[in-house]
Amino acid sequence: MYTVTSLKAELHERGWRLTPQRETILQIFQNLPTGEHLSAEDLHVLLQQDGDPISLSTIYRNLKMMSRMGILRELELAEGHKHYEINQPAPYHHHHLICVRCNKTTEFKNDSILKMGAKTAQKEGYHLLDCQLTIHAICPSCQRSILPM
Amino acid sequence: MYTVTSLKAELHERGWRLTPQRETILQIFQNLPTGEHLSAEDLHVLLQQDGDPISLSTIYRNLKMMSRMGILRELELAEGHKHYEINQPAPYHHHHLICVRCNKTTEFKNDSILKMGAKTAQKEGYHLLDCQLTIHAICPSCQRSILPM
DNA sequence: TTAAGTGCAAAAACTTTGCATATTT
DNA sequence: AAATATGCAAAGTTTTTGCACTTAA
Repeated sequence: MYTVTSLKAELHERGWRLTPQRETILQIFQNLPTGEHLSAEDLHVLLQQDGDPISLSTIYRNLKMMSRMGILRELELAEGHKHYEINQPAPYHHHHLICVRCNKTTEFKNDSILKMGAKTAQKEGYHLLDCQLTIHAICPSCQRSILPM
Repeated sequence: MYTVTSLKAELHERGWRLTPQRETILQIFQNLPTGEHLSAEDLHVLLQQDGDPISLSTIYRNLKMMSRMGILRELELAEGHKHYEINQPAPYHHHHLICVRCNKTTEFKNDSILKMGAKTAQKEGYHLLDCQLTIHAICPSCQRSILPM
């Protein structure tokens, strides 16, 4: 799990810097309840409400950077834009089941999937950052509904 | 695997229609080599080149519809927009390994993942449409490179 | 001190929508 | 004939970028 100190060290390794904005963003995600995820816009609004605003462009730049470092996971759920959450190892690591009709999103755990993903990455010589199984399906309630699509 | 006939039947079931545009789009994806995927824009250009143009809005509407029917898979690769491919069962079913630095995308197969996904969906009473494991990682060549990010 | 990062505003990229017309059933 | 689908143009959403200024190291 990332701490401000380990983030700082890893940034310095690459010639980058620890800014108050990066520290704030890391803390927000670390304190987010498991299973919650934020979009760039969500984070922007949240920070404004907290009286600690960060510009949207900085948010976008840092969300991308932290995903590419493996600190955050970039989730493509059903809302039409990306969501982010902290990237945790087993046993906190999880996957998503999404209803394509009502967009209901459920988490589920399955540690053998992470193991398989790690094995696949290793076999190809890749350095693993994240591994997520996304299931698109129709939930029980939408199966019963007679609404179109 | 979908044929024009089965597509027609399934559309009719829901009060929808088989149009030449839908038939064309289905055929394009059926004839696409395994592992190739198209964005809405790719498909638009391809159809224009073939002298059989379809408007972008119709393309967007039908890609979404066919994904929600389980005919196509919606892929979130590294390009910043969705790509689509035909949704095939095992043993053609596959997953994606993506380098977050150079965006190189590799397919891999693992039928037990599809089985696990199916089991998860079933356990929750969901009707499965698609199930994809996406691995974000850094490829061997980018690990060696000294370029930033 | 100097290279990296931020904020702002503008632009770019992608996707959806309203509406008149055309088409499937 | 009636309802769905298409094409066009316009609008909406999300994300990126250029640049002057600021700041971490």
